[in-house]
Amino acid sequence: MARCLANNGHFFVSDATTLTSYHKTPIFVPQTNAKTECPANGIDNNMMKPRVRFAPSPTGALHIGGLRTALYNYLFARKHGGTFILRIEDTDQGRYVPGAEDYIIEALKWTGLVPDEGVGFGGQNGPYRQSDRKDTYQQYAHALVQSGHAYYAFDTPEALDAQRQSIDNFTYNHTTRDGLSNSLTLGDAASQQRVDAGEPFVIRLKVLPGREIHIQDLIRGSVVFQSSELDDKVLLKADGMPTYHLANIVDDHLMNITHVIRGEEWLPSTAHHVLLYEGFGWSDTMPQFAHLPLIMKPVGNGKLSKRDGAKFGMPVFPLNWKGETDEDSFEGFREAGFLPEAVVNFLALLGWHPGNDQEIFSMEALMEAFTIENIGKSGARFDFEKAKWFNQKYIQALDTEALAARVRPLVAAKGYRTNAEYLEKAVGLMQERATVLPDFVETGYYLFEPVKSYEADAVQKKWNAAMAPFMAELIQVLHDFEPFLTLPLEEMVKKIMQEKGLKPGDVMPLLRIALVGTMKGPAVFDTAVVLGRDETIQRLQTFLQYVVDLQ
RNA sequence: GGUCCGUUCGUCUAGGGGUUAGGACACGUCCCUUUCACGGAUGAAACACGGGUUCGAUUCCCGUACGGACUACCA
Repeated sequence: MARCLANNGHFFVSDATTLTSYHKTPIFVPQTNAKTECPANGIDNNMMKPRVRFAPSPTGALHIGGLRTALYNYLFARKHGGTFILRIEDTDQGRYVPGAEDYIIEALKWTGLVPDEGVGFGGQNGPYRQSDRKDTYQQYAHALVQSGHAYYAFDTPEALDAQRQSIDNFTYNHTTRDGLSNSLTLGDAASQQRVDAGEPFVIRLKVLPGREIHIQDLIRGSVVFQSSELDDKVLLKADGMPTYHLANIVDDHLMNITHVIRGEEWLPSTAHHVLLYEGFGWSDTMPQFAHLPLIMKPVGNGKLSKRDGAKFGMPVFPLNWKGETDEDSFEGFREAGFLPEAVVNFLALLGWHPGNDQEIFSMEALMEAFTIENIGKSGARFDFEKAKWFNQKYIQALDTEALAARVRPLVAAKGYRTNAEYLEKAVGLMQERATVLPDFVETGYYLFEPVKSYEADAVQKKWNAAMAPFMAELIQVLHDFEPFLTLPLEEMVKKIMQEKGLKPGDVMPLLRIALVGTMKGPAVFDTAVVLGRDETIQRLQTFLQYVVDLQ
């Protein structure tokens, strides 16, 4: 079938010709008849560089599932030295949300998925914003009417709603279009008259019944649809804008897209898309399809939605999004303290596997390892615990200096004043204990400001009046103890301990509480060293005062 | 309802006609550590069901069940 030939034929068509010739004479591109085997993996050696696109709709924040789609497109392009394009699908004027486009671009940049072409990135195949291509779609839509693959329809949305109300399972298709108000029933002349008179109309795809439409999906294999089951999809809306179906085919063709990698939700309408390629005479250059499994809710029922973030207490967006209302505002992975490398790694493995046991992948490693064959078929639950694990891994693996640089903004936001040297030491102390960036200034706040409170249980359990002399002596010794380093400090404390007949279990917990207020945290003497002599003494004195007051 | 897609430990998944069904997250236990974490070891934990095909099916085929997506002048 022609589909299998898609990428082969595609590259031999001069699309520069396509673009220019279309303006002179309508549409139909000369076909090539290059025929080769259908490559199983969607790519073969003779093939020119793939061109893929990420085509989000600017209706709000970019969902994490969309980001994964972008990732897979990006990886596929990079792996094969191809081109990754960002196209903004803003054909629904009613759903346009200001700021969404910027958000999408920022999210892509944050995760390192920088497009080669697209809105905000330049390129020779623009414009890349569909609202800027309105005229193009109109011409193609009308041409499709001319060639008999589409028709004008005058039924209003209200009229169709009424049909749906009164007739069970009503659809606009080959069984119902004869009873509706369109150019097939009214005749060309009458229809043209209504169009010319400025009457609102849409253009619908004319789906002929009685044939099978075969799709060779790169992930799912062969999928077959019966054309009689398909409805006459609207291609051009009454406002003159195209629907997704028309716009994506026209643009993918004009932009020389070779592989359409998109969410599974598009699989059912792919049959229509194939029909459109046929209608335009572009079958030989039709891109190959790969329909990605969906990302599901943590509980399993249904695909992950934007509300699930609040519901399950986790981010489902890359960046914070400030909507009109709190309900419409969402936390991002970035703001939750995730490293973009970790988010990318996590997302890559949500629906794709490398074929071995490797879990940690840099972007470069992903580019190398990624293949469409290794994308799974079934939906994957969104596992926030796993996301945190990846983040922890990346925090641990990061060079402490580099990590400190990422923590610095959080420290500054808290109003803490530190120097680079101290920050790095403090970060180093907490590095193995952090899963997200805010842990450094929240769990580890005591490295930047005095202890706020002492764990009452621990104090009560470990403190007794006999400890006071020990603490007093320790404070005294500390004043001129040299060198103020982990091991010497430890030796010194042990010595005093022994002199007083105390055991580590009596002493260490108290020192810990005195220094950080809690029983958890980095090693006591390491903490003392980072805090420094003065602060250590200060905290011991404060604590001693606190327990004395308690008595 | 219709169309299409899917189904291996709780989760992400590897595997694939004959395996002790492997790894990772999470969980349990132990070690390291007088804390927490990291790290190490270890344990529990899965082929949805029913028919075929076959000497043999978790693997191939067909059903069923269950799950999901789509079914707009939204993408």
